[in-house]
Amino acid sequence: MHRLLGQLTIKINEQVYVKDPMSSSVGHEILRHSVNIIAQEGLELFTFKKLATALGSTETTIYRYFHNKQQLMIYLASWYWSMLEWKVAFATANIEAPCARLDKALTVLSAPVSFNLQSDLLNESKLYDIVVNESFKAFAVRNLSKKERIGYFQAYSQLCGRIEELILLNNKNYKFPKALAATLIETAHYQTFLQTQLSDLTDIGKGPSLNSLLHHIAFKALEEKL
Amino acid sequence: MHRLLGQLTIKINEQVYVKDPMSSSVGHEILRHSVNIIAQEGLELFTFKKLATALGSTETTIYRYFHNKQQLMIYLASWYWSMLEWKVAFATANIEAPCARLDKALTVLSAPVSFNLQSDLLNESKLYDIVVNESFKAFAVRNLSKKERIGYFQAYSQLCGRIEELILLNNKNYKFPKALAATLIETAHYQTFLQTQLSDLTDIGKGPSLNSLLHHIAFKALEEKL
DNA sequence: CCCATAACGATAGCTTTACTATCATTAACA
DNA sequence: TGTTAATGATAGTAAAGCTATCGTTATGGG
Repeated sequence: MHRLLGQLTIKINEQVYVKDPMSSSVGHEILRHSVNIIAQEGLELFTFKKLATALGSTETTIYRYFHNKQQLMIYLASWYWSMLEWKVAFATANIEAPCARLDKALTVLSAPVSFNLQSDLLNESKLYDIVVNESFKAFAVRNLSKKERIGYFQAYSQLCGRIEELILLNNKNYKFPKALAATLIETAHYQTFLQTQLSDLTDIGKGPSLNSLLHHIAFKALEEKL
Repeated sequence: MHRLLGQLTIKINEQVYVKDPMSSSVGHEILRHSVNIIAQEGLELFTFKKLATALGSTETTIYRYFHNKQQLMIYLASWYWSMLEWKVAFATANIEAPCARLDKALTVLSAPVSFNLQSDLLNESKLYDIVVNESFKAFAVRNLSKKERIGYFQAYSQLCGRIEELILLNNKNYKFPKALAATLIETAHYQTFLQTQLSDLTDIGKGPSLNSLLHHIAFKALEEKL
């Protein structure tokens, strides 16, 4: 499985780049260094000039791949969501029982980095940090057209859709499948954010695990009325 | 009650401004116009220069009140969270039954604008839009000291704390009171965001109400084991 | 009525960021 | 060898973000 997944390349929606960074070695380097810099300094302090210097290249080259740093951040986030979707898919493959399937999916959401796929191209651990701490800053959707917005959120939507399916598999009459899916995904990330940034606002890390929280919310919500 | 609340002024943590905007009429105008501009154009396009022009004033004056636009945004968000806390407090006052108290609180979270307090100073409806759509962009916490961070999030923390209390009142042995509180608050806002920006990702607005979702998540989670 | 002080307005300027334009160089390859 | 695509190098513009300085106004105490 490790071998197989190592060859898997994630296809990112075309609206999230100017020129596909997967199509060249410079593109690969752009992604790799971006993750490092953003993980270290945050999205505000990250500039194309810094990235260019780290690359031994120039701003001009980077602008050939991405319109601006927000788009690059969205690319990274898209890549992350797609990867997460794959991890959910693989973790739930060949499992029959609906509750076991959902349970596995939630375990992936709770600690996505521990399920290793292709580790060479992008540092998944740093990418996870970025998405948890920085990605919402790029969700500055206000100035995007609806079309662009859909492009940007495609990967995220697909992950939501997959969780939604698992929810409906457990309770086909459930009234809030989409909302619960989004809540579980967001909670997984937000609670991680709180744990590191505002630890007084969460119980996670002081005994209860994130996984137990997600499991609890999901399965309590899905219980049929008695 | 309307009269009483009209006189209530919300005290904002000192770390969220340079000079208290509540202390002068120019300060009031700054807040009022900020809300209008941010609601209309978003936080990215909002600049102190624009604000100054709208005020018939200058950048210099605004810098005397706030270090930068992020701080101003945080001020507005703090104001919002404090207001929400008050609304929760008033909505649950003099109610005995724990479940009725929590229920009332969730109703406030679902539609905070419909509970009117002081409407003159800040346009609450616009402020709500801003917090839902823009505030997370100011949560660029990375470059803040822990001290500043605590200042910024004080109002938010207090609201979380109040919800947490209501949760424990319903089930004193509950394992995730903080996490559930944060989840309910975030879900209330995130689902509103989805409803307007990415409506395919939520059920809210297509039958089920936000209030019913929050109610469902909370009370299912709080059910004692059978 | 005058003076001290605080608040505000006006102007200028600096630095950095974000982005564009233009042209030179290299590598691949037919 | 000549063409093309990708990249590098250099330069420059516009705006944002922020600071400094100084003049003006208003206010209230003496």
